Amino acid sequence: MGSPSTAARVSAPRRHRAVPAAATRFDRRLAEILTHATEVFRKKGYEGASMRDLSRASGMSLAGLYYYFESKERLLFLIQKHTFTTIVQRLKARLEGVSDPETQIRIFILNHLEYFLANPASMKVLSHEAEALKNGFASEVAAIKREYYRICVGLLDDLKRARGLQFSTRIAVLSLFGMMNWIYTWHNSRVDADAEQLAGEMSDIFLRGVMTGAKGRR
Amino acid sequence: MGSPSTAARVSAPRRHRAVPAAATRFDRRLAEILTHATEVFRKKGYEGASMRDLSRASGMSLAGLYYYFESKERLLFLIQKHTFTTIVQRLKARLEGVSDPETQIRIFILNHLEYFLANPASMKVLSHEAEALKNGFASEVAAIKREYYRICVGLLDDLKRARGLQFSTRIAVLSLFGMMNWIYTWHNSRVDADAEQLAGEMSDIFLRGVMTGAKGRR
DNA sequence: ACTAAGTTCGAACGAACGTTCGAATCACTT
DNA sequence: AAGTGATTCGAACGTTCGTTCGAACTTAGT
Repeated sequence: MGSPSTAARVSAPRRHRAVPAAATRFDRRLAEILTHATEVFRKKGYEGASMRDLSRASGMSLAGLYYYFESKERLLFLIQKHTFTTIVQRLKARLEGVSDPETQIRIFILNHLEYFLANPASMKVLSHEAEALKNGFASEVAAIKREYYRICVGLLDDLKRARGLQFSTRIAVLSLFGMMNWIYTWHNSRVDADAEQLAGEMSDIFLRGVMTGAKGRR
Repeated sequence: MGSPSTAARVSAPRRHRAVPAAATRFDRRLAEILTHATEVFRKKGYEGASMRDLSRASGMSLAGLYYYFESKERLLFLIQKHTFTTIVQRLKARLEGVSDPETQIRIFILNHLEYFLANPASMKVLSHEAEALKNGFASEVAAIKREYYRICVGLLDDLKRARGLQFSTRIAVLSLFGMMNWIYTWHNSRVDADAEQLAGEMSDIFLRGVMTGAKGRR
């Protein structure tokens, strides 16, 4: 975690060392806090979690937290933005060089579920607290979400074209997101399969569902 | 709305007229409050909504609300229980006399989506606030959820048997629930199709997905 | 018209909320 | 060892929270 570090309070700690070795002390500590906060938000929800809960979980005083971010809302924003940015970035890397639409969609699903099961708290907070942010914070996350959505629409439209299929891309994409995101309500790592197998099963259901029957008329 | 009316405060108003004409004044007023509260919970979330918000929305004083229910948590419980009970009850009525597994599953999906789109606030509160209740309240709603889940598992197992299919029932059912319940995050009545058409498209994706390929080995 | 139960409300309770502030402590450089 | 900026914290701020209480009002049976 830890985006390139933005000013925290009135006097921003200067970021010396522009390139090398990655994180400053400030960024590392912020990332720790974000990790603990994510776990608390997962357990109690954004509204249900108090700053005192976050203080306890991260082992830092209530006032101390405000040295790292200026409000509870901005903290949620940092979590959501980092999570969403990372998943999109990994997806792009994985899609590079792949051209078959079906394979691309399988990669999309695998990427999503792998990240989901590797970071269940972050992904629950991203999925379940989607309406908690307001105004500027909300629209910045919404922009990433729209990009992610559009990528998936693109892949499905490619598939339709390549195979001459006919179905509503919108319904298909949103159904797929539903299948994938709902996982946070039921997945149990002691019972359920790992990401690869889960992605395989969901990909099978979805792709067969969308590719069987209903060829386009022309 | 309005379950058979349980005692509200210290001295329970007596329910005269055991059978006829349905609702007492108490029950009718409670149902009105529940409707307004559902809308507020939908908009602000359970934790985010204050009793003062509910008071404003229902046009009743803050103190007045407590004549009808003893806590905010019980209010959410009443909403979730009524919603879930109703949807299960309607499903059972619709499944009666139908024996073909595929048709039954299509009915299951149609019933779910029709209720979802006809009562979007109730269904969002049911889906999104599933973890908000504690202890006794939580387990009573969980029991209904389990029954609903088991019905769907039964239908899918019937389908598997009838067609000699092979897939994980658990993953299939939970994927289906994901597709259906995720709707509250995206459905826009000015853009999207009605319940019947939506149910048709989702049923097609899901049933083809689950019925195509992968016949069992024996 | 009287009564008794059903219904509503203003005002207040203590607790918990997010946030702020100035002082104390820490980690470095010199 | 002194000095400087980065980091941490106890204590408090004003606000809002869920809930309670007793008094008032309304409704309906007689």
